[in-house]
Amino acid sequence: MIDFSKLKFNNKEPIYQQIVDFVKREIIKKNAVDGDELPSRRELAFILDINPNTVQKAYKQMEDEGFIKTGNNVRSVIQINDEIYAKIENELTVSLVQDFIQSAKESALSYERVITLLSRMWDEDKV
Amino acid sequence: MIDFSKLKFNNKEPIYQQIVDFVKREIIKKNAVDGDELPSRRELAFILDINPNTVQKAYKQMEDEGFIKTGNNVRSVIQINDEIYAKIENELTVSLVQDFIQSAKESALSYERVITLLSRMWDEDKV
DNA sequence: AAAAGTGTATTAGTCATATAATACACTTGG
DNA sequence: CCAAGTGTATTATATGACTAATACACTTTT
Repeated sequence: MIDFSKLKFNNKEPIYQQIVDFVKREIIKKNAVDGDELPSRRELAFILDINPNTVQKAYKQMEDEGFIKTGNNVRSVIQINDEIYAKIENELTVSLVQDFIQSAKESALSYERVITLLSRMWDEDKV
Repeated sequence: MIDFSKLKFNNKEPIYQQIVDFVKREIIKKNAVDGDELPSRRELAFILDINPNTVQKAYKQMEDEGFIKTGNNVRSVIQINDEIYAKIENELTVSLVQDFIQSAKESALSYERVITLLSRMWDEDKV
């Protein structure tokens, strides 16, 4: 069971999007596996202190992206195969790095500079 | 003189914000230096095919952030000192790396994995 | 059967963004 | 001088994203 109490919202992205991303990361971390049950819409809304429709929007998107399945009057369930898993992992790693590289290049950052900054900043706890 | 024709909008961020970011990157790349003149509000609006008020909003923010100066009935001018320059550079480099590190950690990416991905993907032209 | 808990749908309201249309005060160039 | 070009300000409108409030149909449980 995913522990949604660990989910803290920022105000940069839509709430429903942060929920989707959180579940994806839990999947990648193996904190959520195939068959795991998600809280009901109303239940999660209560836990996160948000509107049930916001949760519904998140669940709907996860359903559309294909990694949860919702039966009739049954709580949604994580449903992933190798393909979906690979797609999510790619999104959270390769695409993340790709976007970063693009941004860095737009700011004319050199590869060496990036590596230097990364090695220096990775273990700083202020991040 | 900054070549605004190179500025292509995406639809993820507000237009006025993309203008501000574009100017900042031009400053970091030394394509824009202290004293350089910006187009007038109406002129840039025509160049970018957007509303003059949107340009005004961008210019107003750059003025507030302190790296352009607008006299009376005179076109705005880039005005940067070492402090401002460092602030912008920090924003476009250190903060960029910081955000990336945070995202990577949230996805449980290891430092080694990140370095590997970076070295492999940096020179790929599809980015 | 009734109550409670599901997912779902509809409608409304709020907010940021973008655009539009003007208006004003000021400087500059002819 | 005066027309044209500056920056600036105000008001209005439209749109999309997001959230909220409510209602509905269905199943399960008591």
